[in-house]
Amino acid sequence: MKAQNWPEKGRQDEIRELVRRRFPKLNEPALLDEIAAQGNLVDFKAGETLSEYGSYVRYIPLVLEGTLKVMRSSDSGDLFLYYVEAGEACASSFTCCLSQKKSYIRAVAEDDLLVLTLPTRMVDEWMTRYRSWKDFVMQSYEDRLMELVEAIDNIAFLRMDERLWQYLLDRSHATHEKVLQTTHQEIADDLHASREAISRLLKQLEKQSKIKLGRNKIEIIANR
Amino acid sequence: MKAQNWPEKGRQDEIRELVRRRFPKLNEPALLDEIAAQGNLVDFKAGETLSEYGSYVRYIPLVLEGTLKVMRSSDSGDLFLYYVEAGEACASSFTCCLSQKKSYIRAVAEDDLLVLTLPTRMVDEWMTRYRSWKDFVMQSYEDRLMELVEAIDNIAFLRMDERLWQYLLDRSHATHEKVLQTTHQEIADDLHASREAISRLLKQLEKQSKIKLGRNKIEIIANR
DNA sequence: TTTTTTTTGTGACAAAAATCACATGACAAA
DNA sequence: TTTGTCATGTGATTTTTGTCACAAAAAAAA
Repeated sequence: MKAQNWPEKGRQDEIRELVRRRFPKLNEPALLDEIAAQGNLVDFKAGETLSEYGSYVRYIPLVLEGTLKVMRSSDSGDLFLYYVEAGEACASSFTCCLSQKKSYIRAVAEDDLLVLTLPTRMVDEWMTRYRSWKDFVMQSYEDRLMELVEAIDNIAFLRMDERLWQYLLDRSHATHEKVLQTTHQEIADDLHASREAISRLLKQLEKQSKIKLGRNKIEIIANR
Repeated sequence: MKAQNWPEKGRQDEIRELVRRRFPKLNEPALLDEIAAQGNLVDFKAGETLSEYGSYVRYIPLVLEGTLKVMRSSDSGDLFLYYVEAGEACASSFTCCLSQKKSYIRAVAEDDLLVLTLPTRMVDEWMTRYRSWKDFVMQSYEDRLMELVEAIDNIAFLRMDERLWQYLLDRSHATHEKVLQTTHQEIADDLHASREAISRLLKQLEKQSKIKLGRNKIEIIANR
């Protein structure tokens, strides 16, 4: 994590330009002014943690570049939930910020990441003052509810081989990479399964010519 | 489902009184006026469906009396998600209403139910005009996100016997009944499990003196 | 009362996945 | 090159749950 250090004027212009490109719906000039004035650009390297389970959330992150991986983190273990891609925001951060609660999720940079962090109280204040912001927040909630329901579908209705294949496709899509750099153990953790089971199922997928396995990498060949 | 038929003045006073009692946080007089003017009181008998999977949602239901049972409904089957109790609203109805999408959940009256239905467009309009309404909507989203995450926890991290026990406790709590009137098949459907498995696990719970079984009924004895 | 339907109980067996116990392979550091 | 570490493969076994095939019990209907 590294806050970028611009001369003030250039920083604001940079933010404005990035938001215009990634969040075109936030198009009220006064809102853009406030965002540019209050926001901070922060870099995260792949693998860094933005929000740890049980910690407080002090800012709202809008994803400008890269992909954020959101996991449920509990005492019983971890579980991958969904990705937040460039142009989106994480609704559970709204929740945590607004109600000052501890985070019940873990957010990790899947790629190298550029996020715009906004102070907590602004989220709430802008809701009443800027229609496009209010719509954006509501849309974020809608998106997240939808993704959680999809996560539930996968866990409840699919067998592990299907979940695994879904996961690989998702991950490949989110990172825009045909070759995933990962280990079987990491996947097993994300799916809350045993490493051996995942290894065996990956072998199956390879036999079906859907993927090609290597050490620390999985190449996605088929696309469904 | 039956819309109540009052003389106009009495109807509005009734709504105002019910909202005051069940939703004390919605305390702006002008908002209460609008709610009383625009809202409709509707009764549902236990078991009736408020929102079917795939249908459009035309109003927002605030639960005044009784409990609403919310299920994920998909082609692969059903799955119980959570209860919406008196004094709460269903956030996915906000989502569906605002974005005019088909419902991805099924909502059924668990008890006899009294709900206040509000026209779709008001939800959005009041967000900017009434602070207490905006806070209420945000709180609803927060609650629902939380409940979905809990549902995910249960499905992903618990074995069926633990899920079953959780389910029985939840249901008993939601209905304020120590004796559940239900069949093993119904429970199996809610948990997306096989009837035989549920029957056997219920027998186990009975052996552990946590419940007492009867035909079409389950008495909850222990409380954790 | 019979008859029928609904609900529950149960045994045998199959499938999915976890667990345990290692073997083997690939790579990196000494 | 050797040694050590991390990643992967694999077999044997167990646990959990699903599936199938009925039997028995309870309630409802005729």
